[in-house]
Parts: sequence; C-alpha cells; structure tokens
Amino acid sequence: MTDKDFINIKNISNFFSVIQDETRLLILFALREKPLCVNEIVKKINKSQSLISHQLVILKKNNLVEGVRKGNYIFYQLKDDCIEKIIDSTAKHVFKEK
Amino acid sequence: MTDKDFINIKNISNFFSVIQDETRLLILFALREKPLCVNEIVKKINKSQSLISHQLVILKKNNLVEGVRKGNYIFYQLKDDCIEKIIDSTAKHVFKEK
DNA sequence: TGACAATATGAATAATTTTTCATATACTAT
DNA sequence: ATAGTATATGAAAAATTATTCATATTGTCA
Repeated sequence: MTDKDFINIKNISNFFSVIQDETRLLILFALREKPLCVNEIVKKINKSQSLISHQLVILKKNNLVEGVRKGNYIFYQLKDDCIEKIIDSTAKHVFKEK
Repeated sequence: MTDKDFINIKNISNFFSVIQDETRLLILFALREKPLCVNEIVKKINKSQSLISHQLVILKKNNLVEGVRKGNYIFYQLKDDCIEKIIDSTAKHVFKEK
C-alpha cells in the first residue's frame, strides 16, 4: 500500500459515506429521471422538507447535484453521470451476491 | 422510481455503508496484494487487534472477504474482485472531481 | 495436559450522523 | 410594502456506528 493509497482512502471513504445514506440515495434516484424542485423531491420520497434540504446541501457540497433557481423554485439535477454508473455497477454487484 | 428501486436502495445503501468506513477500506486495500492473517493486518494498518477482528466480521458478513484457517492463523482474502473494480472506478471519479 | 499465541466476542464508551423542530431567508405577486 | 410560498439553516434530540477494554475461544506444541 503506497502513501498515495492512504491519502486516497480518506477521499474514497468520504465519497462512499455520502452515497451510503438512504435518504440521499433516494434523492439521487429521484433525480435520475429529470430535475426536480425541493418540494417535488419531498413529495416523491416522503420525508420532511428540512431533511431534504439538509441532505441536498451535502450532495451539493460533494458535487453530486446542483441547483438551478427558476423564480421561486430551485431545480436540482444530477451533476455528473459517473454517480449513476457507480451506483448501477454496485447495484449489479449487490444483486449478484444474493 | 419503481418499487424495485425502493427495495434495491436498502441493499445498495447497506453495501456502501460497509465500504464507507475508513478502517474497513484500509483492510480491503491491504488485502489487494495478498491474503494476510489478522496480525499482519493489525501491523499493516496500525489499529487494535480487537477493532480489526470486529471489522473483519462485518466484511465477512457482507461477503467482501473470507478467512481460511492455516493452523494457528486465519488468512483473510478478498472474496470477489468486483469490490476492487467498484473502489477503483470510484477512486477515479473522486479524483476527477479535484 | 498446560502454556502460549492468534483470533473472536460482548458490553461499555466515544464519536459521528441523521432527523426534527423552530425559525430565517429568498423570491414572487398583489 | 405585505402576504404567501419555497427553500435553507442552526441547534437539539435521536439514532447509529466505531472503538476500546476485558475476556473468551480456538488451535499448536512442548
């Protein structure tokens, strides 16, 4: 294991801990179809508005989603299809296990 | 989002929460080279024996590693190269972000 | 068998993370 | 400006997870 590995592990660990949370995963899944505003996400996944906002901050900070304001609403969208790929290939793996 | 998505999300979330922990990632990385016994892992990543054992249980339970006893020692090895691929592609992603 | 080394485990503690609650801010339209 | 809706935020509470500590178990070898 090289030094670089050690540095990397912190980043990798951080990334996985972001996408490990169920609520955040639900948000990411919800946004796969199309961008949604906060309240649409709230209704879709049935959690409190406050919670969704908090989690969106985390997703934003980690470059997984971005918000675009349109008047009163802020539409959130996936920022990068890499996440989709990672989640998909993981899903495949998870299923193979069963 | 389909019903199947909802079921999947629990599993995916669980999987990510397993590989999100720094200690567990360190173990996985340590095992990439070659199988190691518990004490070798302990020395390599410099955490308590008890902690390593606890984490190995979790990794085992989740099919990420398996242990093979050889006399007094139990050698742990990665069970599936899928994890390596997932971690690698994630690492790539994480780095692209910077 | 007994002593020893390796690994595992249960319970307690520490640390971190998720969720809620109350409230603030930002924008729109009248 | 005011009222109303959408979103954000800080602090507290609840829940979960990681780590330690003490000890148990398993296997080896004299």
